[in-house]
Amino acid sequence: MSNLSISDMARPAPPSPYLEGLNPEQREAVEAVEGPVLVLAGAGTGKTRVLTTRLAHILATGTAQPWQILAVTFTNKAAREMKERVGRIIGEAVEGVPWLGTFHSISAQILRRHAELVELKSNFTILDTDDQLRLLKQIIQAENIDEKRWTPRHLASLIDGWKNRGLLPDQLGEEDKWSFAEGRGQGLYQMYQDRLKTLNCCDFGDLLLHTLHMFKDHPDVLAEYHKKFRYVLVDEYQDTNVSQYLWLRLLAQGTGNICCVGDDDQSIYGWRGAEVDNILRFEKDFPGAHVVRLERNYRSTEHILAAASGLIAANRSRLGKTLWTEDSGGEKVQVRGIWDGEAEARFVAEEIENWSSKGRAYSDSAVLVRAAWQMRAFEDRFIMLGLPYKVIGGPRFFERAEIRDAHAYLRLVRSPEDDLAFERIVNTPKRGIGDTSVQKIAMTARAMGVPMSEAARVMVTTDEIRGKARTALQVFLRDIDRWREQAEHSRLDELAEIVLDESGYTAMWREDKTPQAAGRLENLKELVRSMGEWDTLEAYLEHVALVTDADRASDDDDEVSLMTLHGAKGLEFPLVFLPGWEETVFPSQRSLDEGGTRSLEEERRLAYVGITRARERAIITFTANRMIYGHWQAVIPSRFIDELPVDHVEAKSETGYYDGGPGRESFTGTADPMASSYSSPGWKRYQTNTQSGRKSDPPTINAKATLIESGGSDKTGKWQAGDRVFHDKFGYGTVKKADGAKYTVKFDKAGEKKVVESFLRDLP
DNA sequence: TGGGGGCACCTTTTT
DNA sequence: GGTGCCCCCA
Repeated sequence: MSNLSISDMARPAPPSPYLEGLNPEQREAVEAVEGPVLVLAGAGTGKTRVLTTRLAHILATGTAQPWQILAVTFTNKAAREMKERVGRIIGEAVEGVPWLGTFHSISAQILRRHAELVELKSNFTILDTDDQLRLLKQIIQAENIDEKRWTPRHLASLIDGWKNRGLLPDQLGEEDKWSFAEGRGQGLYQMYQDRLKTLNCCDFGDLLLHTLHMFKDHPDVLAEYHKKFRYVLVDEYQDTNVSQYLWLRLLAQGTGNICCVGDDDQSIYGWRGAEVDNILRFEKDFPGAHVVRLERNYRSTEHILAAASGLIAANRSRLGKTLWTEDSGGEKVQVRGIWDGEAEARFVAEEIENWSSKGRAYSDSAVLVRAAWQMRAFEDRFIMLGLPYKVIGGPRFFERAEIRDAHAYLRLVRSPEDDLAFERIVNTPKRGIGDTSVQKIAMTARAMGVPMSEAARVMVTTDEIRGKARTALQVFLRDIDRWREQAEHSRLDELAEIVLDESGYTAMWREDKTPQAAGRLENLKELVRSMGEWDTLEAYLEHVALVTDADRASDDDDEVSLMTLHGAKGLEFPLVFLPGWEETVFPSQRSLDEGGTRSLEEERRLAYVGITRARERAIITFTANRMIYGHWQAVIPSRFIDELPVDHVEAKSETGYYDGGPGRESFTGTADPMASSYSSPGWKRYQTNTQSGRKSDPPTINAKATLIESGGSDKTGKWQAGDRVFHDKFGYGTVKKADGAKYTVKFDKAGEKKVVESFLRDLP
């Protein structure tokens, strides 16, 4: 890569048409190119636009060349979006920005060039969480530690935490050293790191940690990058952890031209090591920093913005911004108290149907929940109604067992020393090579200091493994060799297909008669298809290691989006539902138990992120009864509801919390949830009923049925057998028997033969 | 070696 | 409630 001469740098800036339409603050954020800059960009203030325009501006004015800019994002999606938008602004002239990517992908790029400096080979493998856990489990077992008391998962999260803070095993503080298995945490961490080196592997945390320490230990290499990166841009700065912060600081030391964009009010990844402090301290860390506040919101109505602002004002550790909009008026934020989770799902679905019947698109609406388990009730309801929806950020494609198995086969074909891959698939499908045999292979491999596949090769010639296992192992090794040869002259997707077929892996799922098997086969097909886009196995595996499939979601379909609040960051919808605003659910009790006030503030930021996703309409709901882990619990409204500014909220409750008893009286204004709940007769009644483990019936019967299609002859009068009806609670059904005002109806709901004996008709 | 039953667990998760 | 994991038994 060539360097830029001084004369290039001094070239005067040509006029920039792309600056048109920016407001004064946005423009300032774009044009303040030199020195440290912090852009505090509130929700909906055009953050992405500023970021991309800034990058384009630097390029278009000739201030720097594409390869001299380091632009870091957190997600691949954000990186891709930025690339596209920059390309659109400055046209085809620029062949992309090579150092635009996520912290992890850029670190991986850098690390592969200097792998030997951290005792790795440049073709190191990036481990996923699954591999990581299995490795830790092995280490814990080998150390004879009670793995029930000290779980691999626990150790993994500790190690993750240390890596997030940029700490190597020998840098742990006293407290950390003692935090696992009576002071063995440090030793285990060291063993894990050693093992990774032997296996030529990195976990996610290592990508940053190794790069960071490589820079620290090799100033000459760092200097090289100082020369290379003239401008540093960082997105979502509020979500950086210590290790990323140090990484950035080191790189920015060169020119001092670092621009961080973020919003302290939207920092929601504290539990992953993100430090809001990084953004709160920016001006101290980068003396002379220029701070630009983007406060004009282009997304939401006045009421929505005011409700969100009022809520977030309850947080103490924040820099403080005053968002405003010219979009005055609009609807107030709605708050609804509902009997239980089922009714809540019914309510939301009904609102969406109303919305749709006014000619609005399903894809304009989203349901944002605190935790993934809350999605089920909505999915059930949507499926029953045939309402189109998609779950965003659900079970991940690349984390599915069948995809990992397939990857393990390919990894082993690529590198015989990949023990983790070997262990994973040596007996998948079942070949009769059981745990005992695998243990033997592992022990021999350790003793000989060679990879397991090597050890296995030796062992099939000796008597250590006998009978069926031995033959199976021989066949397996021969297969691997054959595929490795095959890999030389096959396209990637062909190779994958051959390996999956010949290994019997596809057959294994074809013979599996469980309902999930079909989906797994489908996924494998999809995998083979997607591999057609890649030239080398290396490139493909790197891609899947660093990319999650959040980017795979298509947004063309007209579907309601269902996702967690975390998943909703950066998105916006005209209509947003925020269900489950109850103490213990949101704010999450667990989060509060662990992190106290800090966590409460983060939960509040999550609420803030939720409300600010809405453009036109935000609807918050809470229930009186919530099924949690199979138990009914009486719950009280979230404290966040009471923190919403009264003037911007319109509230109604049918649960009796606020109005003192069952009924439908509405309430307005705020109330102390504890006082009003506990003193309310309604509350007491529900609580008693709930304690027995079963909730009582709703205070009002909210279910009714309507005729939707006449199967009988009489279309206007009474229902006939064969008529199709829609019932508020049970969905679609068919009338089986009609006898005066009594009807027997069978409902369609899959797997259920629910019969409601009689109910009143409600015909239009 | 592998399948079935009992049992503990249960947030969020851009990489 | 439901899933994944472990242990025990055939």
